[in-house]
Amino acid sequence: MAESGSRATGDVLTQRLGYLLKHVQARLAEESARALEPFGVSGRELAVLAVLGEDRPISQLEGAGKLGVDRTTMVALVDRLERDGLVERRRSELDRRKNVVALTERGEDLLRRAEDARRRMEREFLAPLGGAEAEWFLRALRLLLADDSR
Amino acid sequence: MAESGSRATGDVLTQRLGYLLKHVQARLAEESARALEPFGVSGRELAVLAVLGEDRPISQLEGAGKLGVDRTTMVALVDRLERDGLVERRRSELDRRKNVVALTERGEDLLRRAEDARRRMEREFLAPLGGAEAEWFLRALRLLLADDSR
DNA sequence: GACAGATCGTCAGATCGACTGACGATCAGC
DNA sequence: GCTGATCGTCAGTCGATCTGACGATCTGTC
Repeated sequence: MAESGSRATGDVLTQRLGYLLKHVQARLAEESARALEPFGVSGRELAVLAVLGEDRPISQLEGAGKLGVDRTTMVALVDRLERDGLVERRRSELDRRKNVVALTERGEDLLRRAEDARRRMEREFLAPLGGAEAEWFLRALRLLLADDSR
Repeated sequence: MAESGSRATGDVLTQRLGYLLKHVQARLAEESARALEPFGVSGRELAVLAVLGEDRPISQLEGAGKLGVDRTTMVALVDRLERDGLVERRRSELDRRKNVVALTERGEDLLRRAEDARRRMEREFLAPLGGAEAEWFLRALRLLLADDSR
């Protein structure tokens, strides 16, 4: 791979926010895949588990809203997790249009263990920045996401 | 879109580097699309133009290497730009396996104007961070991309 | 109560980006 | 002049996303 060359001459690119974000994200995705591989879930799926594992049980649509994915995407995501016995769908008693999705015991367990691995991976990923700066970096990202003028 | 709800309860998510990067990138992509829409090129395509517009003419594969895209992806990218008369392929005289891709005058012109728009858009996008911090943010991204331990 | 309009989950289909594997043309080393 | 590698191309695949439609269900209004 001509990666070294890429960095040597790529000034035009490493000035670009789009390029940087995309490739940093791609690299993180690789690390994430490696770190989560023993658990048999992707980063996306782990995020779904994390959202569903919060305090109260929520519907598919609510989960989709939090995750920022389409409701049709959520169907496939929950399908996959249910097939692996990590979550359970049941019809809501209050509103029978809704599927309430809850973690199974296996799901809870996997969530805990995989989250540890993810946290370790992220810490290592941000290590080049140094501790305080890593925290700052996360805050900056949160800021960019929150304060969109729309 | 239930974005506000997403932020209110999404603590589990806004702690996640993967979630943050993905969604910040998505938001930037939207802004980028809007900013470049008058020019008829996508952010990807503008990046290709920028790489090809550097000092010396380069081959498709070399360009692909810099951009970090597959060589088969590069074919389609250059196809599109050539169809619009922004670049020209010609066989290299030194190595006739290679396509040397160069900007046309139209391509040069569009590159200049669209790059201005992109720079403005990025500055505005990073505005919530404040000037010095925005610069710091870019440096952090570059660092994460450069210092991968591999 | 019954009906109209909205909401939720589901599915089929389209799109888009990226990759794999193959191919012909060309180059480089022996 | 051969053999093996490289470059560009194309076809096919895969994953993630969205659109549009549908049935089931809820809510508000008369």
